[in-house]
Amino acid sequence: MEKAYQPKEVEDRLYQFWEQEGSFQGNADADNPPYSIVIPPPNVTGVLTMGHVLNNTIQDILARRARQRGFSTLWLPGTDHAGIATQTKVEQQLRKEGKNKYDLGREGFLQHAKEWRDKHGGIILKQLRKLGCSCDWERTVHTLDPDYSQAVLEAFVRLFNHGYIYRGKRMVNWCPVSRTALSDEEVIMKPQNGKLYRIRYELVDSPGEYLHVSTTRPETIMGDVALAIHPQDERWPSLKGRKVRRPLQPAEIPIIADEAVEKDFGTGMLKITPAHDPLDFEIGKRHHLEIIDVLEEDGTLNDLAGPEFSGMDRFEARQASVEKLRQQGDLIEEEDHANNVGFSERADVPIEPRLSEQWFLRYPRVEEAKRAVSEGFIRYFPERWTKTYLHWLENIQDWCISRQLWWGHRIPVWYRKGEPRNNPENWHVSLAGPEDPENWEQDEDVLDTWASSWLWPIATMGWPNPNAMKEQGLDYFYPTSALVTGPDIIFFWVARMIMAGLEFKGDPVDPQTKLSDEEIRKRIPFRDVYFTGIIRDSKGRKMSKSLGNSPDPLDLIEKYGADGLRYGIMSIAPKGQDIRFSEERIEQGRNFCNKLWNLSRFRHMADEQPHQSTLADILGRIDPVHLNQDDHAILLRLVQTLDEVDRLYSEYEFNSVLHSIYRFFWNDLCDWYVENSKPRMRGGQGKQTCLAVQDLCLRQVLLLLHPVTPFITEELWKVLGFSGGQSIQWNSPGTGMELHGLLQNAGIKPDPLALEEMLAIRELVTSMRALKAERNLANNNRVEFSYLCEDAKSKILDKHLSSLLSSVGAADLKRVKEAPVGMPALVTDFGSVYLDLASGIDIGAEKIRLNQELEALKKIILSIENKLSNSAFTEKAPTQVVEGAKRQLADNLAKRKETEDALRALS
RNA sequence: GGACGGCUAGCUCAGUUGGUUAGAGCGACUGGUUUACACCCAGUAGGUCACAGGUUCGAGUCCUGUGCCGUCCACCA
Repeated sequence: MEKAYQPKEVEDRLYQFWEQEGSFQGNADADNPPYSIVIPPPNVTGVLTMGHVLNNTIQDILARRARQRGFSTLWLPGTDHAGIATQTKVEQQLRKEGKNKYDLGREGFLQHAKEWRDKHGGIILKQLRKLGCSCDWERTVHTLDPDYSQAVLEAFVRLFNHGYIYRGKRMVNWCPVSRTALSDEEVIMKPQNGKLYRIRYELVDSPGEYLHVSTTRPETIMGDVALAIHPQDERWPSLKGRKVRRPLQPAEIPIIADEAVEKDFGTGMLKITPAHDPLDFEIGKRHHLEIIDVLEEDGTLNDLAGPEFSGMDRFEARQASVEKLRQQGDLIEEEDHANNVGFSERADVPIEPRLSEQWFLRYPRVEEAKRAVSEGFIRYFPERWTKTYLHWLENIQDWCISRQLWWGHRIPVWYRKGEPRNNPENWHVSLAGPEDPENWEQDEDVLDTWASSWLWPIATMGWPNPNAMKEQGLDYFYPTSALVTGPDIIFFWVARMIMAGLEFKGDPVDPQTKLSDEEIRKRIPFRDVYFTGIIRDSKGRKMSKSLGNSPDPLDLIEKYGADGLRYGIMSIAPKGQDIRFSEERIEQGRNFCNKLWNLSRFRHMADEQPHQSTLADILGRIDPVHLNQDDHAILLRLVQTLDEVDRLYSEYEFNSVLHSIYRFFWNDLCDWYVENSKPRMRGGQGKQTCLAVQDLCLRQVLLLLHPVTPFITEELWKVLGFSGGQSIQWNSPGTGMELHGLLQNAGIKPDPLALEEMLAIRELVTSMRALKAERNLANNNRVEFSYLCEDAKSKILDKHLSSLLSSVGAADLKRVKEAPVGMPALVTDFGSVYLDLASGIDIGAEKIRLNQELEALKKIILSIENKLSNSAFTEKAPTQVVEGAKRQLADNLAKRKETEDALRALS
């Protein structure tokens, strides 16, 4: 074996081995219980980020652990076509070539985009293999695959037939750069420092008299159709029904009263521009006002804005209109104003509220979706996200699902040629299209990407084709066991998947019929949802390409190994908390792997001939007669650790899982058990038993770690002969209870007292080491010690004497009857230990140190005495707490006496 | 404006229903090649648990309020 672990020699080889063995295949026909996860499909043209590393490592841990425990496991991978994002990229690239999408035409553009996708796409799936992800690659799905596309359209048609989908001219969020409508969820509110302009409007029937109105958007004044005041605003008793003159594109517009106007904001008077503001649109509808749309789809002003502004960009027009108003004397005031402006998530420009014909979805199964989570059929980890989820559902708005793009699933609606499109009688909605296509034209728009990915858990497994569903095991694997994703897409994706599952899985149910709880259980797409944190850099900033603070995971794999990266990232991922990334943690992951490698190497070297060591072999090699207290203690800790890890996994406490394994492996096994084993390993009766106990611990550690660090554990599994010809993947660490049972059957009965003894002995060893270290005595300087203690404790100490001497690096530890004179001392729970020094101790310094200890003890004693003399405490506190305090007082009193003795002995 | 999360050692974080003297890793410092590992070992220092009240025999933990950081939601022009 190499002196240090070399991940590169291992990782590709083992990954290939697993794939060749077909380890990752999810088989629906197995006799085992199912465990399934669908991957949150990454953007097909994306590359691996640290966020993906975190997310997919967690999924891999869950999948591998399930495989170990005998579940028939499917981790289903795939990619998303990412409508706007991909189309934007392709268009950008076309622009570099001096072309645009209209040059190519719809078909040509799609062809081009597909080629581009196939060339640049799918990189991320290769990167996931590098990370060790155990996806069933043969089942990789892309949202634009023919079968998947059929599912998306089928869902549309079904929803349409059930009356959930309608077409309407409504206010939508319009992105002038992508030139498409967006859903509310794709709009990000950003605080902006803008201006609030106060404009005057002249009263028509009273020239020279003006009303003042505040606005942040003077460029839309030409679209004003009214001014509005609050009906109860006593400041303007007689305004209603009168008219004012619009200062740009002059026209007479009425003054109306509407409840929606805030009396206390600005001047209390609102200009109404129904075409360019959602609130104004609503008010306009209530008052049957005209709609004057002065903006084009690219954000420039049109002829309705007047010749001076026509063709001007909206921001340019803002300046120009302010200038014009100023010249006319209509601009009264201009002040700085902070407000929130909606930005397009993708194009990062302010969106325009815009009136347009779009397809909308009234969400199906909203009530059931609430119940699914509030009743715990679906469990959220951390649980607090349920509140966010429910709040969104309470206030749910219809979903604008049409996008003015080409890259995506084209809406399966045809219109009769030459007839008005807004009349449903001229619509044809189906998968196959009309029988006389020459008389129809298909809707030009595509569906929102999320209107395809919300079907992910069912459409990746053959839905709605009954044969495909059977073949791909939908009924077997569904509901999937766990979903791992970021809370940022709880509305985009998680909530919608739940509603899609409830609506589409199983037999169709008409909209009026509510689903029973039993039916909800069957239809939900997943049982547990684990929300990861967001990975931030060491300064707490979000990782982003523009900041350049996002490390390339592949570089990290190159440097520290995939296992090191996985261990590192998982060890710093507290449940649901954001994660501060630091490369040092990844380095620690690598160091951990190396430690594991070296303990294995040590074990390997102890036996010249590596043998096959199945669990039964190992247990058979343990002779109960030769078990000492160390053995008992480590076996107990092993049993404890197995249980602890199980419990922590059930709560998705991954970093605690690692911490628990770390403590057992590093602190208990390496630092204590193996160190204490060294004398026994030199030979003698206990050797074989000792090695077998090591084997058992090491074997279980490998099994526990395998989900987290799959490569190194598989390699060591073979090197150490644990495999019995079988991959580690198919072996479970089992529970603590199971192991305990196996030990009992083998005649091994771990002594519960051994652990307590061990801990006390450890404390003693630490004190003795400290006595040496403080005097700069090298570890291997075999000095002598004396100790003072009670008989009972002396007995325990005798049992451990030899390993204790070797751990400390001591030549002897003699029991004495009274405090030896002139020696440095430390007082422990076990009694007082004295370091035997021939000469040269600094009596003054020793006195100072002991006096400090004494002071600390006195303080503690005082506080316990106060507590115990307080009758309220002794009466009200539980007896065990009071007893504990009494014992504590006795211990500390004893320590005080010994410290005083030690002090006296110094003088 | 509303909701949620965080504030514990220099840094990153544990601390499970209130109950011994608040822990770990990293970093710092001191010493160390004893038959695995310097990607290691041994040891030392380092904390008014954000702040102010309250409940309690007892509060890092529960309640109220405040501050700072972060996230999400929301039609004040």
